[in-house]
Amino acid sequence: MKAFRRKIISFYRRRKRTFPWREEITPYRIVVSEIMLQQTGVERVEEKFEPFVTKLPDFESLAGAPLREIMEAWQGLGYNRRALSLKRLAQAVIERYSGELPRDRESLLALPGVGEATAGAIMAFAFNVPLAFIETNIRRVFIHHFFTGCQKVSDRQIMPLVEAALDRSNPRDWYYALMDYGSALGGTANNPNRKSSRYAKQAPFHDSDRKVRGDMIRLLLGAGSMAIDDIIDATGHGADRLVPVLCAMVRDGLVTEEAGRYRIA
DNA sequence: CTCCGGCTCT
DNA sequence: AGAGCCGGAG
Repeated sequence: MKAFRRKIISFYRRRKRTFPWREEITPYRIVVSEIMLQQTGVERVEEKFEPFVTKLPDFESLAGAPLREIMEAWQGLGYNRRALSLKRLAQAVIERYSGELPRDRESLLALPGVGEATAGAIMAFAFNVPLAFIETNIRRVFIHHFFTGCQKVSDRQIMPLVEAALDRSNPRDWYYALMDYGSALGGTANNPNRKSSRYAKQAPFHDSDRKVRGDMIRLLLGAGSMAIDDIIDATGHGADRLVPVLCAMVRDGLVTEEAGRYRIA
């Protein structure tokens, strides 16, 4: 474990990455960056982050902003439900905690869009409090170093090692270092995460519901509100294809319907 | 065409 | 436990 830690630290000294959310650290900036980073690569988050927090600089402005405004700032990041989660998270922080992000794992987990990985990252990066957690970069590092030649490695197997390696006096820098190292491993031809039990081949994107939903968000952001037949004309999708997807988006709270017209909620 | 990513709901 | 959710890069 000592050699492992030395390896990570030495890599970090040479190759540490700088990001806007590492340069100026506030709980709000950490929350926004972590939600963005959940399913989006850092390159794209880097472009969107500053414009987003400039337009919506704190929990209060985010909680009060119309969803359409938040979605406009979110465009290009994908998985638009996260933008809605982020607004609901901000509302919860205002209502439950009078605008101050709570500093404990349980309260963070109770916020919309926050699971184990995000709660652990927020505790480390916003508050420098040590919790063991696993996300994709961390998973890569541990599989690469400890599970060479293994297949179907589960997070349950990895977690005790994360726990043992954790620098409890400075978890923020330790996790920066782990993630920078893991990210570098990801760039190599053989991604260690293919040896994770979570690895799965994904369905094609073309003609998926995911694509239709993305098209719909873009269309409605541009148009304001639209009747169903105009949506059918504009997208070229038939009603059979469109209506179930649109219903799901209404159910998710992304879209609302009023007098036969649909718009961003 | 294949690839990446954590949370939510079932 | 497993499926669904996005957009951009290779």
